[in-house]
Amino acid sequence: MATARPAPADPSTPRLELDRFLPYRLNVLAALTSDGVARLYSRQFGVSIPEWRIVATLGEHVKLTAHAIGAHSHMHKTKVSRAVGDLISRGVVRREINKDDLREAFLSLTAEGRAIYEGIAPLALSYEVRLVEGLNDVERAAVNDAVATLTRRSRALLDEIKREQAKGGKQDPAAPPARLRDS
Amino acid sequence: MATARPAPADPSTPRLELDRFLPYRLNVLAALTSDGVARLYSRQFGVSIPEWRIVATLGEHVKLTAHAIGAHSHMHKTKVSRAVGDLISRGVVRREINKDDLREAFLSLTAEGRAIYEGIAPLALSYEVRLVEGLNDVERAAVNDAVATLTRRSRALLDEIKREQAKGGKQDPAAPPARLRDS
DNA sequence: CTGAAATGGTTGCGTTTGCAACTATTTGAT
DNA sequence: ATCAAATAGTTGCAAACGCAACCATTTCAG
Repeated sequence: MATARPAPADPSTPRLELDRFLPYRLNVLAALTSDGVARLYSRQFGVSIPEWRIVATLGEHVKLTAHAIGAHSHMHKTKVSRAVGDLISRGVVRREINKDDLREAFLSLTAEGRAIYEGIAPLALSYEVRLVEGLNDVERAAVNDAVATLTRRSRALLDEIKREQAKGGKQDPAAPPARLRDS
Repeated sequence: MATARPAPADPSTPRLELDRFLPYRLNVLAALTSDGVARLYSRQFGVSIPEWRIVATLGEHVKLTAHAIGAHSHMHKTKVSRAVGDLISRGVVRREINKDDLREAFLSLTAEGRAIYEGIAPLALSYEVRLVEGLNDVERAAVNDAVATLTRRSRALLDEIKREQAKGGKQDPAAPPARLRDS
C-alpha cells in the first residue's frame, strides 16, 4: 500500500513542473513548429504531414525503397506503406520493382510529385528562416548544437532504457503493452 | 501544367534536407524523449502519456477544471475528457462539480493518484538528469534558452500564419481540412 | 541443395485521435 | 427580463494509428 504524502514540501528534491520538464517542452515546441509548417503547405498542396515527409525524402534522394524512406524519415513501415499507396494512386509517386530483389521496389517522384516538392520546399525553408529570425549567428549555432546533442543523447538513453528493461523486465507481465504514441 | 525541373542544381537556393530541417529534427527529438520517459513509467504504473500529463498537471496544481488541464498541458479537450473519464473510473482522479458554475467541475488526484504522481515524478526527473548529463552548466543554459526562444517564436509565427490564412484564405475551398496531427 | 531465418512490404484489427455537433449552463446586450 | 452568444464538457463518427500476423522473396547455415 503506497503511503500518499500530499505534497512533501521537500525543498531538497526538486518538484516536477510540467512546463519546465524538457521532454514535455520539446513536445510542445515540436507540435507548434509542425503545425506551423503544415499550415503553409497542406492546404494548397493537399498533402498531409506523413505524405510530405515521403515527398521530401524522395525529393532529396530521387530513388529509394519504402524501407529506406521509413528509416530516413522516422516513420512506421505501415504508415509509409499506406501513404505511399495513396501517393501512387494520386500520381505523385511512382513504384518500380527492383528486379534484383523482387521483395522491394524503388519509389520516386513523378513530374507532378516533383512539382509538389519544388512548391513546398521553399515554403518549408521560409518557415525555418522566419523561425530563427531575430537570432544572431551564435544563437543559431547554439540552437543547432542543442538539438543535435539532445538527439544523440536521447537516442543513447533510449537504448540504455530498453536494455535495462529487457533485463529486469519480467516483473509485471500483467501490465498492458502501453502504446507509445505522441507526447 | 507545372514544369518539373528535375533538381535545379541551383546553389543560390539552399536545398531542403529533411534532417537539417529544424521542425523535422525537433519532432524526431521530441518523439525520442517521449518514448524514453514513457518507457520508464508506463509499464509499472499503467499510465499512458496523455494520462500522465493529466496526473502531472494535477500533481502540481491540486485542483483544476478539465479546461485548465487542457490549456496547461496542450491537449485537445476531447482527449482530456476521455482520459479523465478513464482515470476517474480507475480511482486515480476525483471529480467535484463547481457549485458556482455548474458547467464545470474541479478535478484532483485521489490518494492513489497522488501515489502515482509521487512515483512517476522522480522517474521523470531522473530521465531529464540523464538526458542532459555530459553537458556543463553553460550548455544546459543554452539548451533551455534555445527551447524557450524557439517556443516563443514558433507560437508567434503560428499566429502570423493563421492570420495570413484567415485573410487571403478563400482561394482553394476544394482542399480538404488537412488534419494536423503529429510531426 | 535444402530448410530455417531474415527481410521488404501489405493488410486485418482494435484503439486512439480530432472534428463537428450536441447538451447544459452562464454571460452579456438590449 | 429576455434572448443571443459564449463557455465547459461529452459524444458520434470517420480517419489514422501501430501492432501483430501475414505473404513473398532472399539469405544463410549445415
